[in-house]
Amino acid sequence: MKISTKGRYALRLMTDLAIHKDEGYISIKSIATRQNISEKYLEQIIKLLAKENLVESTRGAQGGYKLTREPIEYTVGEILRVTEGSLAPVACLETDDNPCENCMDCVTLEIWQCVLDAVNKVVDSITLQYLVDKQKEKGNCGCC
Amino acid sequence: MKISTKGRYALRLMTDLAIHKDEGYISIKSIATRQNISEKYLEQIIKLLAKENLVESTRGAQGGYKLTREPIEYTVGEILRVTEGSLAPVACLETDDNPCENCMDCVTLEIWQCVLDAVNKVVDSITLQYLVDKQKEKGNCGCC
DNA sequence: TGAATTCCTAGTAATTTTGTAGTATATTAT
DNA sequence: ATAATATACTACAAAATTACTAGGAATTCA
Repeated sequence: MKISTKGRYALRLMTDLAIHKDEGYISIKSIATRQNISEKYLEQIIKLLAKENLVESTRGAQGGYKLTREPIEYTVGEILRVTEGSLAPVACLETDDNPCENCMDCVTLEIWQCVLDAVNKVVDSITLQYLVDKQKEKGNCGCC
Repeated sequence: MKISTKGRYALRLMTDLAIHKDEGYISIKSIATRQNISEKYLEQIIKLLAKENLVESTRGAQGGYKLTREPIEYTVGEILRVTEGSLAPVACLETDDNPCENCMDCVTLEIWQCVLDAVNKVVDSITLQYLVDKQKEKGNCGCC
């Protein structure tokens, strides 16, 4: 039941962009340096966020990325779902189409649905702005 | 954020033992056949449950496993934690000792703690007896 | 034009998950 | 006693996923 580095890096990445939101476009390189994360790996993660329009970009010199909305308009859940794929504990709950026709009527699916709902409820109640505010007080260890 | 087959198999395994709880010791072989799961893999999973005294065993002919308590006395959470290790979304929340001394004061740890609490609350509220009852009505697809 | 930067595709190393295989040990029925 | 049936234990291996790495094309700005 682990969150992968993708999701965790995405949170740090988005928080970093939020903190520097008034400095125009921010390059991957500068984020990678500040957050001590591989540039190339960050590039792949931010691509996922860009595809879903959570961030926008321009190329070339002075190019980079920036948020498309205000930090308070993002939830942690949204960021995690874009990068992790889904927070569902089983594949059957992943998308619209269920791979197994029986499991609609399955005992355990019901449990996993409750788990998913509970997780979503938590992460959807926390905004990116909250992360920014807390980060300024507390910092971020980088390991979780 | 997936539950592994270990956890899912463990739930089916325990439900199977609960359903056959009045038939003495149940062999891995018969469970494996009914549940269509590898015998040798089940053996490893049930070993985890035995180590924590969720089931007991005897060897030899007519041997096998049985529950140590009544089905209503087990929670799904307990079974999952024994087999999955922990339901924590990050390693920092895993055990007693935190690998990183900074993360006690870290923004995101707070989020992961809330997620963990929410997940535990759900799975700890469901008993094995509930699974048995529902299974008799609904069945189990085996895929989730 | 040249430096900086994203965009895109592919490959690869490391880790975790999901099993298999084989043998030793214990128990029961005959 | 012996044969059959099971668990107990250890080690190995295949498959899948995660976590990067590499290189070059396209774009933008000074």
